[in-house]
Amino acid sequence: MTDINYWLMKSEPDAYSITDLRNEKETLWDGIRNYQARNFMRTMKIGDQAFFYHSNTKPPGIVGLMEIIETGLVDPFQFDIKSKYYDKKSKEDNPRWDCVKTKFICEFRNIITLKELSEIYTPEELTVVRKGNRLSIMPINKSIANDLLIKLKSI
DNA sequence: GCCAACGTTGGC
DNA sequence: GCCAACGTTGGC
Repeated sequence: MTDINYWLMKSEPDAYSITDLRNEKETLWDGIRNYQARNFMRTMKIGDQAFFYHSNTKPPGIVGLMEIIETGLVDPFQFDIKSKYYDKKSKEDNPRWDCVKTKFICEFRNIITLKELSEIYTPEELTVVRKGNRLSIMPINKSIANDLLIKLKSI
């Protein structure tokens, strides 16, 4: 696989954790309700890899790796009136929100914390270290992705 | 709990 | 189209 792109995808472990993904093997990455994150998701290709990031936990950081195995799927919860992700403005014949399916690759034995990341990278190099960053999906530059993978293998 | 940094909504 | 008010994310 020569030309894959790398991503960072956030999830609060209370909602969905790397352990959940390890157990389920694959999951629909649903509930994205931010246009910028959605648009990034729309540019994902099958075979791309994503760093799994635990947010709103102690400590926040990168905990694992997954692969994108399906793209362009309609997020079913936008039509589920009981769901917190229900969107009354989204129409069945023109869905507003979509999602991808991801597959577990590995869980890192040691996480790379946000603190460590922010000591190595600037907010321009790695958007997740930007103060106040609220994007739940963001691209990661290939050379930084390679650095991270090497670092994660060595610890 | 505080607050920074956005995104969204709605009046005009 | 502008912008104020409000809501959300998420680190600390």
